[in-house]
Amino acid sequence: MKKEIDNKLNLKNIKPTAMRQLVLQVLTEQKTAISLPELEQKFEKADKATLYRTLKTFQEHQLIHSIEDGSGSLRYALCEDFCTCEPEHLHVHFLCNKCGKTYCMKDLPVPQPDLPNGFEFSSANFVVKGICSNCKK
Amino acid sequence: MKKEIDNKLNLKNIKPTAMRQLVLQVLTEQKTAISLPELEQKFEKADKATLYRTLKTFQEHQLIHSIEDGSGSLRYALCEDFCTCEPEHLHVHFLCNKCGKTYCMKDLPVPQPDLPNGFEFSSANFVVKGICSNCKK
DNA sequence: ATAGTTCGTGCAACCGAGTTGCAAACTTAC
DNA sequence: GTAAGTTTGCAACTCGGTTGCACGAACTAT
Repeated sequence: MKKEIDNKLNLKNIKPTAMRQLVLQVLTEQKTAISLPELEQKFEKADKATLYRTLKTFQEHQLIHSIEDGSGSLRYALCEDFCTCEPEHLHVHFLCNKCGKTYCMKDLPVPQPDLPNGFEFSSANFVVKGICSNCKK
Repeated sequence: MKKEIDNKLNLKNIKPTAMRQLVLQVLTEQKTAISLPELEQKFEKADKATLYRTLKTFQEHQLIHSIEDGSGSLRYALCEDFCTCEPEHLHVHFLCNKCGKTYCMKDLPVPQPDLPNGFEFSSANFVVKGICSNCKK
């Protein structure tokens, strides 16, 4: 729904351009996190730099979050509607060794480990690797 | 001590060449994990490819482990003497946002989260980011 | 010791992800 | 409509990682 897309953009104070609508559309349809190169392939005819800057804008406005899953490229996924990307909202990600997809485990919060004295927590990246339920079958 | 270096290599079934001794020496002196580009700089005159392959060899023989800390390059650190890099031996890593160093939190095991049905755990990468005790002072 | 094989090293080249500069196209405010 | 600001597209570049190839050292069997 085009309305919803624009809504989301407005909600996060992002000017809705054609490009941004398209990218957000794709992101919304994705069940797993997507990388810049993967996003590039979704459009037969879009510029890498533009997509790159679009993702950057989205991230700055906390519409999406990025995941370092060690696959060689950053992956991006939609944030929950009212996510502010605070440490408390961090969740675990899962990278399937077989299909290579990265899942957001939205129900699995990242535990905050007891750091040694003097170490200050500000954020975390927790990626679990293994076989996803889809590949397991 | 040259003896100890050779010992470690032998223990892991790695033929001790001059190059490997030097690299292991550097790795042993490091208190924090080191990346390939950083390692390159430690030697005024060594080939990237050779260092790359040396690290690869070390990793295959479980002398070192690699950490995806999201700094843009993989970092490497020595394993504990009898580490076999099993999930149970995984520990948390800490990336300082200020000095950029990556610490092995050897005493902080990576928790194994309750994955949804059908997802199979095989390994994990848990990087905490913040300010290290050294930069905090 | 010699010839043949394997293994390690160094150089060059390449790949792919990410990033930047710049100019053209488009928006917005006046 | 014009000026100022924003977004886009293209090209170029950086940098980490990786590979092919050839030379040389080390190891093996005769």
